[in-house]
Amino acid sequence: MPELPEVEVVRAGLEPAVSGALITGVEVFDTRSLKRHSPLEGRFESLLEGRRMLAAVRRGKFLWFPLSAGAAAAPTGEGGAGGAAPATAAASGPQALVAHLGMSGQVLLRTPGTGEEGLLRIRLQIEHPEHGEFWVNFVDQRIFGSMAVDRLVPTADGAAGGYSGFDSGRMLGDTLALVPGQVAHIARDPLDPAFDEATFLAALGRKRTGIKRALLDQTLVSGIGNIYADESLWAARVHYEHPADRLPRARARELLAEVRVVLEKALAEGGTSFDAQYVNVNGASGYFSHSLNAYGQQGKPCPRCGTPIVREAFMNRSSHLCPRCQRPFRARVARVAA
DNA sequence: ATCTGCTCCTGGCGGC
DNA sequence: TGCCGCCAGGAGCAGA
Repeated sequence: MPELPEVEVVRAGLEPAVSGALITGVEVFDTRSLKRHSPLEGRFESLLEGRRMLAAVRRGKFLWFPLSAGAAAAPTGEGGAGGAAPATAAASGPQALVAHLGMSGQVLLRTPGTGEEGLLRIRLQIEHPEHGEFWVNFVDQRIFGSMAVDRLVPTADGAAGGYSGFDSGRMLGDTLALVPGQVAHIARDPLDPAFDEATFLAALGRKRTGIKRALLDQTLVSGIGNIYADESLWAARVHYEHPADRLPRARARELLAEVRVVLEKALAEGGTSFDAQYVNVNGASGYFSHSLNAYGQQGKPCPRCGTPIVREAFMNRSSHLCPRCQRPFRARVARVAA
């Protein structure tokens, strides 16, 4: 549920404290939070200690922090049956600390010594040259989120790997047009200046699936989750099961425009929080939940037409829609067929 | 190849 | 009141 706006709130909050900060200590309290970390890369803690984070970058719902070159830690080659443990894996090229919040992850910036109420999985102790010492606490109730150290690879289009704020772009230097290997398959998000609208619309037009499924497909467009998919579809008056390949190009373009409006509005309001689960780096909640028109509004009147919003089962989760504004697609007999 | 649906995980809360 | 079971769902991957 942390979707693009919530993750961006976290990124922006971390940026000033972590950019240029030295990692002085790493504690992993639950190794399940390292499920995206490949042991071939080296030991997570060893890879981080003694290195600096150069910036805070985001693409869609993924966050990463490019690392200074520093001492490449020796890979913990144990368990290497056959002994082909590649010493090159850990030492090759630039790396980044990657974070994904999953469903319930939080990254909290704390004064050293502060206790943590939630389920603390990983703690980084950092020291910023100007701002001093902090604890970066990765809290995650459901452990769908994770942290990892991963190699950075060049972006396919040569553009910046993700959004890193105005100023930290400088600090990124030659790591600017790189993206973590495990994020490379994730599409750019609709707020990314390098987002290719024509390519997206063309790909959408080829998808033989429902439009909401397509919006949630992070390889097509990233950053959208269940909340903002429902909100965007409501705003564009599109039914969630409308076949993606049958949505006229102009309607698809309108939908994309609504996606951007919804994401930007949520971002401006600090993200959506229903409870203490979704918070910024200081633990405070956002206000967008007061602006929801469809998600979670079942039974309440549609703000546009007054018809009660309904909630329907969808992919082991739920969809919220106005049954009057968002009519199901019905294939019609082609009238102007060639 | 493309699409669908299962799985990971735990706390909160609705309902009986 | 107390407890059971449902619910939240991002993303990767297995299987169709």
